[in-house]
Amino acid sequence: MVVARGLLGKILRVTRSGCAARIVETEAYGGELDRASHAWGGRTSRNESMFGPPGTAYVYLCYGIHRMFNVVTGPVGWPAAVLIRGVEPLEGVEKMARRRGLCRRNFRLSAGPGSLSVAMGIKLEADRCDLVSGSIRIEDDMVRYRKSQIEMRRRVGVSYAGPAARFLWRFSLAGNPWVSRAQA
DNA sequence: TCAGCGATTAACT
DNA sequence: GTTAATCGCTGAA
Repeated sequence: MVVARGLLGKILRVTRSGCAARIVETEAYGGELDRASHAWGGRTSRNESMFGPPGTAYVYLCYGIHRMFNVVTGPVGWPAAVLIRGVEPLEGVEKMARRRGLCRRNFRLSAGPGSLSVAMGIKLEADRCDLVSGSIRIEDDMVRYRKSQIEMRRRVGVSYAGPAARFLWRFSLAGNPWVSRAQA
């Protein structure tokens, strides 16, 4: 959870596609207590990488079409990850727009977990990738945000999770247009 | 081998 | 705000 907030403002760089973007929206998925997490119900081959060491990637294909990019945060054996839901394009914007087939100024270019993965060129092979020295990495440019600039909301698309669905584990930068459209 | 499912998205009322 | 589309992966037979 703390990590999720700390990831806001960090730079996500995909060396392979020559793209970089600032993370503006994240969502935390924490461990075995969180029914919304993929890890709920035990360890399977699908969420295996979620149990891995922190600082690695967990990429998962959802609905057969959308790739979700997560950052594993928990220690080995403890399944915790942060889903990147929105980024603000910094470099390689032309490529992103072309991949998405949209105008470069369109805010939908990289808002939303599925969309941003397409835009950034994140592929399933990136699963388990080392985010410090791998082809996809997180960079810290020392930008920090005040508490008042960070919004906390309920998570999206996990209403089936019962009580866990009410956790305020979704973080975003207030007023940033690249944050995916707000939902109740 | 096969039926079921989903951390979404886009289009429509 | 609501609803349908969509397809590779998961888990059990």
